[in-house]
Amino acid sequence: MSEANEYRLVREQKREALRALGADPYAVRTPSRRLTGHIKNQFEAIEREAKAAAHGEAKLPDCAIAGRVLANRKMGKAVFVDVYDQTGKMQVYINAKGVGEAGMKVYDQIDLGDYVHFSGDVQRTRTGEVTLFASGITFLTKALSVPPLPREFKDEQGNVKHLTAFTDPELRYRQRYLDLMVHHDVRQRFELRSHVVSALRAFLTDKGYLEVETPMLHTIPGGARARPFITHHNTLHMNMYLRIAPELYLKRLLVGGFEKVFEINRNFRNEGIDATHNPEFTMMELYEAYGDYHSMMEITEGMFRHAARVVRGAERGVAPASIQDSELVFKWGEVEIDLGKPFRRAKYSDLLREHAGVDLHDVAAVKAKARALGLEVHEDHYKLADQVLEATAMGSMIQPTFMIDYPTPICPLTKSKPEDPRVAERFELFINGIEFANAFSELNEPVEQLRRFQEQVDLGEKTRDVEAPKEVDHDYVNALEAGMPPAGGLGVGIDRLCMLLTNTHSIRDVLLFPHMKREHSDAKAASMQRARIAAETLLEELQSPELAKAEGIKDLAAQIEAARKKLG
RNA sequence: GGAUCGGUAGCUCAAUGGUAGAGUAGCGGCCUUUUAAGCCGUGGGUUCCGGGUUCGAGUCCCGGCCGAUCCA
Repeated sequence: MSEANEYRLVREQKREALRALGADPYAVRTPSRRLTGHIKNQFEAIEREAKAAAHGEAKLPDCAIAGRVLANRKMGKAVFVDVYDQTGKMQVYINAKGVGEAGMKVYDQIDLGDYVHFSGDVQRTRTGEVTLFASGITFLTKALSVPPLPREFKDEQGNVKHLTAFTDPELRYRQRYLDLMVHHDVRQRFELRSHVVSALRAFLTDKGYLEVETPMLHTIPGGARARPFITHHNTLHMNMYLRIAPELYLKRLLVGGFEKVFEINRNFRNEGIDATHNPEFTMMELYEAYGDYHSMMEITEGMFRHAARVVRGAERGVAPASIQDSELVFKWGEVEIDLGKPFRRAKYSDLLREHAGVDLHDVAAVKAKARALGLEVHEDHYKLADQVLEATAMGSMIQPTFMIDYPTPICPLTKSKPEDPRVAERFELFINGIEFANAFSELNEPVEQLRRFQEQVDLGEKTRDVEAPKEVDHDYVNALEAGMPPAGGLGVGIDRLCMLLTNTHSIRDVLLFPHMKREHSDAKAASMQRARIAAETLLEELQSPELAKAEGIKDLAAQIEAARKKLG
């Protein structure tokens, strides 16, 4: 991309021409300016007051704007450019009478994509567009590459049409800066995402929850079933793991005396990438002392409704509080999701009976059904039942549904129901068949928790399950020994919530920078590079003082050194 | 992991196995209220990468890279 092409050469020449004119192509300071949207609002207010909305009748003097030039219409000795800032577009009229011959020379060096500051009076043109008539021009920043433009125009009938540009999804993800620059709706979507996250924060803070930050680097990954990313701390000589969930740390805070806490941040799971999975994703987790899964259902519903109201308000340009519950219907692809009505609650075992026709605890029936569905049958009864449920019932959960009361064996961190130890007080929220939230009455019995942890580790070792925990977090058990109050806990997938609220169907559309594979023309070279880095890490580790004097280490290090050299 | 589709000029796309083109953007010229401005002229290519078949490959075959969608 960086090789000198015709476009780049032209721009480099203009950059030098600017220097020759005494203008800095990468200006350090920007003269004062205002947002175009604010200027337009003020101008329109003046018009209303003067009852003048035609060309030349109203004037807002001495304005200044700065932004990126994304259109340049030359009309002989006069010129119109469109300048974009955060609030949108403003047209600027430039001629020698306004900016002088020297100003026109600066104008001549402007390419699409450059940043420029303009000052002057704001008036309507003959065609009715609010326009800044430039009397001053200050060059701010040269763009050396061409923005992939344009994308929108009006035809003769005044219909807005789209000229497609920069449509390759791969490039849009890899070069999101261009996608955002070119596609206004994409930028809006991410503004909306930011509003959603702020709204969730405000919602929880208002309810007395304290936002906290717990470690992203864990020494024992826990709190979820997932393969972690492994990383290495050099001076501590130890492996660390990017967290797969903040759960166990947040509950330690309940032990410490915090009663309502939440955290919104990234989790990392070393798994495949698809339309609903990114290796790092944003999770909101909250814990409430003296709560249980019932209180978690209440807060989940309230939170979803609040976020929905904020989005709807933003869409309509009105205060969220003025939005009625009945207005909270969101189109999501083929379906319409009603976030205004109370969420349905359905028992796990009832759904299994209804859609698969089997009793949850009937081992033979579940196995038979699994076989009939063509699932891979294994001995883990409740896991199998879960797969049967997933294969049969998900399609029925289009509208928001709390699936409640899971079988205890698949809920290692959840309290069982007092009246039935086989059933755990857990729910997952499903919308359109996709999991949005997961919550439970938190298990706080240290002995039972230790037993379940150990069972998970043992089972994982036996079945060589890569997602199973490899190690018991004894410190967490220790924390429970100090006493954790009864509590409800909840996790909400923020990316998925944003997908629903912005009517998008790939997680990549709500992530600013979704992860993509690096492009390699040579797969072998890429593998060699990875192997070399691994060898270097291992070598460094073998040189640690703890190992340096151990028997055979020197030979081993020598062999690895030789291997590393072979790898280039 | 499997199936299908895709990768050609800055962008959007064409091109029966036969000189890689168009629109737009760029560059030059005309035009002082245009807005997809207009008119005239003109330059621009590692056809994702590597092999093969062929007199000749963007096109056919094999391998690879990257992505999209669906499935598991």
